[in-house]
Amino acid sequence: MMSNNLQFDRAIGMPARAGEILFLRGEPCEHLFEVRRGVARAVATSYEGDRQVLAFFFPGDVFGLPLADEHRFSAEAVTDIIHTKYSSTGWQAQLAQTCQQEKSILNAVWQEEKAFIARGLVLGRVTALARLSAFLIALTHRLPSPEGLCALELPQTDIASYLATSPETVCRNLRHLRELKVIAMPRRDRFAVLHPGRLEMLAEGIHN
Amino acid sequence: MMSNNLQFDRAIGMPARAGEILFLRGEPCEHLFEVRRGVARAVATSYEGDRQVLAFFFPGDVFGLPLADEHRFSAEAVTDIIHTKYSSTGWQAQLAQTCQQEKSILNAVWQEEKAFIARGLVLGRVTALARLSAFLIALTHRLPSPEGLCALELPQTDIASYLATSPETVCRNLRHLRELKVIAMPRRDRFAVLHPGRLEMLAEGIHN
DNA sequence: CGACTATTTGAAGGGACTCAAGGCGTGTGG
DNA sequence: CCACACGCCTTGAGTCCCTTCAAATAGTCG
Repeated sequence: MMSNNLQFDRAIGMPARAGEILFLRGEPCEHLFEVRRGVARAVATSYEGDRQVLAFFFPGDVFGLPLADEHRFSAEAVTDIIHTKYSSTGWQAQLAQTCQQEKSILNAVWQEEKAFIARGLVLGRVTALARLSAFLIALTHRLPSPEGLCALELPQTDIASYLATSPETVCRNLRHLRELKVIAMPRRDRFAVLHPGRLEMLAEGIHN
Repeated sequence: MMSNNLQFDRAIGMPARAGEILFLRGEPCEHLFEVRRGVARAVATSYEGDRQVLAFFFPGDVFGLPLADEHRFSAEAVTDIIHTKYSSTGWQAQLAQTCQQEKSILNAVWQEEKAFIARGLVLGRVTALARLSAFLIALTHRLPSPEGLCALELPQTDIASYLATSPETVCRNLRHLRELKVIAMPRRDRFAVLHPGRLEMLAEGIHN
């Protein structure tokens, strides 16, 4: 389920360090990327230098699809990552051959689009607590949670940038969720959802 | 430039009344839609009934692409519209034949994805005034503006739902922009940008 | 160990949501 | 033609959340 069956299984995993730039907005679409390990982010930067994190990409996610000639957002490694680069021309050739029988290619396109739709849905919530709750729920649906513990290997500054809020508010609301016993964070980079139903209600803006 | 060259030029324009549902989330992707006249919207509804407008589609826009088996959002007419329906199977067949030579199909995919990215970028702004300003700028870039007058045929409730704010705030900020002489609204459903540079600064959160 | 970054906490101020009510426009029926 | 109803836009007042600024602490890397 994590795999997208792009039939590039022999491709080599390449490492990148945390913070490393994978591609910049405006560069030609020559490769598409699949995350093997770690987390990557799509970033948009305004002329004034304000940064927004548009999406996070986790293991199995494919991004940088050559839908246009140029990449429309920049991509960077959040953590140290292992990723795979595929030639866009090869991708297009395969697209032509298999898109009728196989749904996997269209699925890759859909997965990328879904990531951006998801951010809009999260940002549409009224309060920062609702946005954070919705984000944590999305994480639990996307990431494996061995023993109920989900990885949160994202700097709070990135989470804040993704949720269109300030790092202070992210920190305060995480503490608030811990105090409500809705989540637990045994370590800084791990969290467990203790009360899923309550978390969903908070995501809907219902304070109970 | 408005046209996407999908080679369905003989397709018939069909009318729909304002508010009419074009398709619902979860329905199978059997058709894709092109707006000929008027405005359509992509809508997501939560279980509690909260509605979010995810995107607006203007003449020339194609949406409802069969990236997955089911539509992932609902679509409705905002105004009375003229639209065209294309068979998804035909779309996929054409995709297989032409995606290597022609970029138009991938472009249609990109245009839809761009609409969702755009909403995220707008919602990432800090204040409601910045979000509204960014939205108006996007409208001027997307819509024709004969004599500098751009159509604003959207109910303020829809604009509010798109910008994740309240109708009252939309109204107040429109008035604020008029008082600043940054925009003019000779009619309720028309606006002209009097001071583009100032509007862009407001969109960036710079109050001058 | 020291420099740097990320996280945490506090205080103050402002913006936006909510509730409420009034005005405007349109369409319908008497 | 007018009265009325309905929906949408507009405006006001109060409350609360969040941003911002500031500072202290914790964590990380050399």
